[in-house]
Amino acid sequence: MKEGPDIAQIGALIGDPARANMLAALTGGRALTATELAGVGGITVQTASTHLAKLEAGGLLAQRKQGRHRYFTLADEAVARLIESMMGFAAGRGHLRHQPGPKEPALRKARICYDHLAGDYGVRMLDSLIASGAIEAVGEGLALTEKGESDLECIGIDVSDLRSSRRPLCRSCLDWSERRAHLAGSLGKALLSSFLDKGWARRTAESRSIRFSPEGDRQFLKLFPVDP
Amino acid sequence: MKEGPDIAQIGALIGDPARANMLAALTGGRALTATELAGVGGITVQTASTHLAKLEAGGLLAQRKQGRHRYFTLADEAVARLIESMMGFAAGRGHLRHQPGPKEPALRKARICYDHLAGDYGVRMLDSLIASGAIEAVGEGLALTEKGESDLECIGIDVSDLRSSRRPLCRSCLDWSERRAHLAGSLGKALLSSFLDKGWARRTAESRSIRFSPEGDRQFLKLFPVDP
DNA sequence: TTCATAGTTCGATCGTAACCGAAGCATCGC
DNA sequence: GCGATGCTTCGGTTACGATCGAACTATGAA
Repeated sequence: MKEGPDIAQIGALIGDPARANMLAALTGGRALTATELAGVGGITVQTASTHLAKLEAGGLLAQRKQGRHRYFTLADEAVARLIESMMGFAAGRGHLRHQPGPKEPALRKARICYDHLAGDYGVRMLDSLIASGAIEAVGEGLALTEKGESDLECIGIDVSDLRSSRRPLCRSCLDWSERRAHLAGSLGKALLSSFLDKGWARRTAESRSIRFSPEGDRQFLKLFPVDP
Repeated sequence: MKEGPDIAQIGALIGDPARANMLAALTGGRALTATELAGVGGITVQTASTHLAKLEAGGLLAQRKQGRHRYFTLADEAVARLIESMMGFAAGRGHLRHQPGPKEPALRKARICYDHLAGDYGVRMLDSLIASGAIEAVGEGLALTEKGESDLECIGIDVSDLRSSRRPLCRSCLDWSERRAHLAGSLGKALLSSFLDKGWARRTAESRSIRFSPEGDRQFLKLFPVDP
């Protein structure tokens, strides 16, 4: 008894529905204000404030003051991975929300996961990259091949630039909706950024979902085909 | 709001100290009775019973009746991974227990993580396997090389037998005490089993720690050297 | 300065869940 | 059959924490 680190603390932090909703919303990657987070939690600002203070004290959240606003983000990528992995686990056990709601299908199709693409499109992209030989799946990990490096340079991704960062280039991240892996890491981030830059897709206002334009949709599906 | 799977439920399940202690104890891999779990949780059997019922309803635990005993185990390896990953996260944030206690050093040296070796010795073993070229680290994943396969056959591990199982051969598992990876998967399990079979080490009664005999210690350190 | 907006702190209320004693089943050994 | 052990269910108590109204601080706009 009393062995090891205290998982009860962080479990309790995530265990409150209001806090869980806020954390899930912040998995969208963008910084949100206390008032916005109160909205997603379905509570008043006062209550949200105490929740946010607790989450920050627990090391899950970081805070940035800007004028009279306070922007909250997840403390780092480790928190995002923890949340997504818990989502994957929960989805596997059938711990789903009671009302699927109208936004569900859009979320399942394409959504943002911290800073990269997830959902059906995210899984398709990784599948296609593996099928074309751009990425190799070794064990549980992912590795970019030489072919992949040149392929990506063609569509405007500066791989050598990405390599210079300390962050791993390829990471696989388990998708809660698809129950399959999609591409995370700095490469995953760069790819999503390029889609947004090219105007193929854009982030929606209050949700984690990503909306592809008709043209962007065509380009994406052409660039990442699924073999028959 | 109301997006995705419900992480609050499992967060709340893990969020209670008594339940967290029971789950951590069960990460030791062996099945425990309700009374034993009440002990590790520091609560009476009645209370433990309700906790265990909740954990089982939540899909975290499985139960097996045997005579008048009820043996509880983690539902599957996914639960074990979730718990260990939360431990790693918690350790990284400094969410440590208040009293380190006398058993801490033993736990840090060598302990069981579901069914494989973790702690200092677990990390050393993987490091050594990689240094000798038996295992390759590719991206985040691990892959057994041909050399590794023959090396392992020499010490009595039937790799082809392990391959026939559906479970992945090599997995990397993040260690909460060392903050580095150790070897999981069916190969990790087989290696630990062989140590126990050879009498190099044995599991302790009430703890997750593993005790090496003086002779076993020498053999282990010889078999898995760290290069200078 | 004054007003408005964003956020925190205080105080009090309220619900829920953890907890244990006691009673109730089930299984084993005899 | 009997008592002993392992565990669950019931009932009632208690304590903690989530919640919000109201008051307070800070920044920005006019």
